[in-house]
Amino acid sequence: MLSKKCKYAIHALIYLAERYEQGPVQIQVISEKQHIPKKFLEAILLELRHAKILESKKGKGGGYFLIKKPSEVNLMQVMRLVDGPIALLPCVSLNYYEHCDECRNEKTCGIRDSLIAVRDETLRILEQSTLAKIVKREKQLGLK
Amino acid sequence: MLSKKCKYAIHALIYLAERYEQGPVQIQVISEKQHIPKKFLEAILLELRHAKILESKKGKGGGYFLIKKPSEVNLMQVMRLVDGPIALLPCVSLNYYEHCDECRNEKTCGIRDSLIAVRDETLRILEQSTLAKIVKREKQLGLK
DNA sequence: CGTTTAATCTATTGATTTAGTAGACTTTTA
DNA sequence: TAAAAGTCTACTAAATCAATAGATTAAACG
Repeated sequence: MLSKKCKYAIHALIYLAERYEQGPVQIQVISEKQHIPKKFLEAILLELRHAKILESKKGKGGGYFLIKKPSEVNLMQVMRLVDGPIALLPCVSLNYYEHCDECRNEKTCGIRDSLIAVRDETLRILEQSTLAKIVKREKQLGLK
Repeated sequence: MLSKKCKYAIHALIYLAERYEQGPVQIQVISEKQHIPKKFLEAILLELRHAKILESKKGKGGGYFLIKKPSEVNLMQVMRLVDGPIALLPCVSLNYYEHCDECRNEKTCGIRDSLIAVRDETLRILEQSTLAKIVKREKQLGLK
């Protein structure tokens, strides 16, 4: 399951994607609108800034804003950044690979194949899920 | 990521699937062969017994054994049993559904669609991954 | 230049979950 | 009736998660 932190990150990013190229939005505002504890959100936005997804401006009129296009930010990136590996086992992770104590020899471990398949399908879907698509979808759903 | 408990459960089940219909296997033996802490394994096997996947026999010559066919036990069942929900959000979980604070209205939440797709693909693959297939695969891999 | 605004950094805390352990108890078999 | 093996209750240490507090820095504005 996604951590709360990751859910907060995604919702904050969607909020900022809806306001793409409309100037900075204060942490305070995102916090209130999306019901995210302000101090917690600060840390999350900072992380997204370090990952070059967001940029910030200090002082009056300051706040956070997207520096990547909404079509260039997807859930795969965000989840990896905030929660770490997407794979179900460290030994099938692409970005966070670790040798796995349990399966003695990786070559003959019968469960890896399945979990590699799960990983690939998951990544495929999450990579396609860009902020642009999500915002578009929300607008469509909201109109009904 | 899967918990250690879940990995232990899967490896213990594979071990028992390889010895299907060959009589009970002692906890001690599984523990040693699969490098799983004995006391921890006890609790895991008990859970699998309560779920009617395993049965046990006490006293001399006792131990644990599969009561379902290896072709009828799959990773979806085991992961759900041991680790709970497979979905990435409670509000897209089939077996552990919970209302989600973050997405104010589920109807218009733009990330649910993607996560439902991830869930469905994941379940499809895990459901196909039966103990029988895993054991077969390990034998094939081991021969090379 | 100084005040206000808003992000940044450092540190700490409480709750929950994970992983594992200890030891007494029960059942079965020989 | 003794040994073997699973069962049950309770506890604990460590890690992770979620959140908070407070001091600091940078920008804007008059």
